[in-house]
Amino acid sequence: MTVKTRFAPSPTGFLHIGGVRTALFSWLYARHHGGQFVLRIEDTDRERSTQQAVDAILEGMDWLRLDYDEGPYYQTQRFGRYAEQADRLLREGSAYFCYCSREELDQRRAAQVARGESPRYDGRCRQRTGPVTGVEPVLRFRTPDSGFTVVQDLVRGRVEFQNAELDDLILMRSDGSPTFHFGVVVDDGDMGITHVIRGDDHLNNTPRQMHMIRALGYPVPEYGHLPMILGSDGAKLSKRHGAVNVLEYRDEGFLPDALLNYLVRLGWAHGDQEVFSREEMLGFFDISGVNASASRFDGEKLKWLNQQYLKSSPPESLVGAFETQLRHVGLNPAQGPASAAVIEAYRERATTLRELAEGAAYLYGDPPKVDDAAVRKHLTTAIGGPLVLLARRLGELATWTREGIHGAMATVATESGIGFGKLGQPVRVAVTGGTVSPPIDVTLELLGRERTLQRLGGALSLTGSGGVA
RNA sequence: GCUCCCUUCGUCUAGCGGUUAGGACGCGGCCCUCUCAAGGCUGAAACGCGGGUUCAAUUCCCGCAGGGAGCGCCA
Repeated sequence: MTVKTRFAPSPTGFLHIGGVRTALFSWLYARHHGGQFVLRIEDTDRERSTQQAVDAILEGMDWLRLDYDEGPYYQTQRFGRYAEQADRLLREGSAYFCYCSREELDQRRAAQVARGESPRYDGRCRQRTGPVTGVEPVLRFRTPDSGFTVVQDLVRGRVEFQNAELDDLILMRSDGSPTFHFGVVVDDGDMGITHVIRGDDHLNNTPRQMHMIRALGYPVPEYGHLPMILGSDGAKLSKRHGAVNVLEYRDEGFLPDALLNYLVRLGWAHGDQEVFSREEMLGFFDISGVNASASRFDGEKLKWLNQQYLKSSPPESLVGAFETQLRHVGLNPAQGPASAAVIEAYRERATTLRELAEGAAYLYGDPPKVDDAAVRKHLTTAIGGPLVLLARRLGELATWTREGIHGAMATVATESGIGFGKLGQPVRVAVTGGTVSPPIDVTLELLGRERTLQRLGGALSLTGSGGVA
């Protein structure tokens, strides 16, 4: 049997971390087993579904390179099929019309809760023989009253439910549209889904869906219910607690593989390994190794992983995303050194491409942003002489290379009777405006001779020792 | 309220009857060092509680507590 899984988000909001993790595990399972992966948009709730959300989901999947073999399917385009299957269940006696109004149902539920009972539909329309005039009915599924249903879950193991606990859920709304449960079941059946991998908020829904699947004559798929991802504070992921659009991670300079790598380690491990290439993920992933407990989202670890990816990726492969970040912080890539060289010099100092762009800002604009405290501390009167000397030496260099720069600085330091560090830091402040940058020779090399001399000259006026000789 | 699920360092996890309970992030220290990082070494830090089963329980079983999910003409 060929494995076929699906990711079935509803476009009522953006694609967030929890959804991505579900999609990832489903995708991994299919790919690991050489199977197929389907994307299905569950947009039966026309009130809350938006095209914007659909676009965000597709863009997110694309950015993460979670490729699908079929779809995207849209449930709103399959209404005819749901009606067809609903008719069949009605004819076969597995479903019946219910004429209870929403108000009546609400009242009964409230009364049941008040009495300390479980709120559930009482099945009163099961015996109804004729229609109620003026009322558009809903179609309900006739759930068995006795016996039990076993979900043999890929991550939870055996979970047993008493059928008597389940009430008759609605298949078709009074406006003729299918409910989530019915759409899922018909679609999974029609699309030949063999393994349903989804969030564990659906575990309780599973026995009902299994009943429907059997009534429709489809083979019952295997189920794997994934634990939730909680916010860093342990609360459910919500808009207030980190449930942001996954595309925001892209916009902040995270790499898609790093995000996937972080997510795959939430609830799953392969020994002590932390960093997985896509190939390793696919090769090692096994749903039977997935944890049953919820885990928290830790942004610090994501950043660490992102830096690991920043450091191990070929700089050229990051150029496009890096230049997007430069523009985002208002810098023009054309006004600085080659992007690959900047990435190379800075990736050990940044956890995201955004940070990288911000850290390298002095390479792009004149004059650089200046840290006054650093200037006061390092650009002293005493350093004026050595800086003048250095400017001259740098001006005389035959070629502008880090080796040559380093040599010039070492010579000036020696001649001035100061340590390399006593010269290096003032130079750094002079050319970058701050106290943090890559090794000073690399920094100057990136900056270029013209800008270096220009900024050295500008700094001299701040030391109070006059201009360049 | 009822049903179902979950429980190892602060966090992510390894463990699948006998381990000095391992790794990673974060945190502290040291080394390296022109700054910041990166890197190396190192330290502190965990089996929720109570019963069983067993020669032996972090591990298996049952309670309890705590956390979570479901109980919609939402998905």
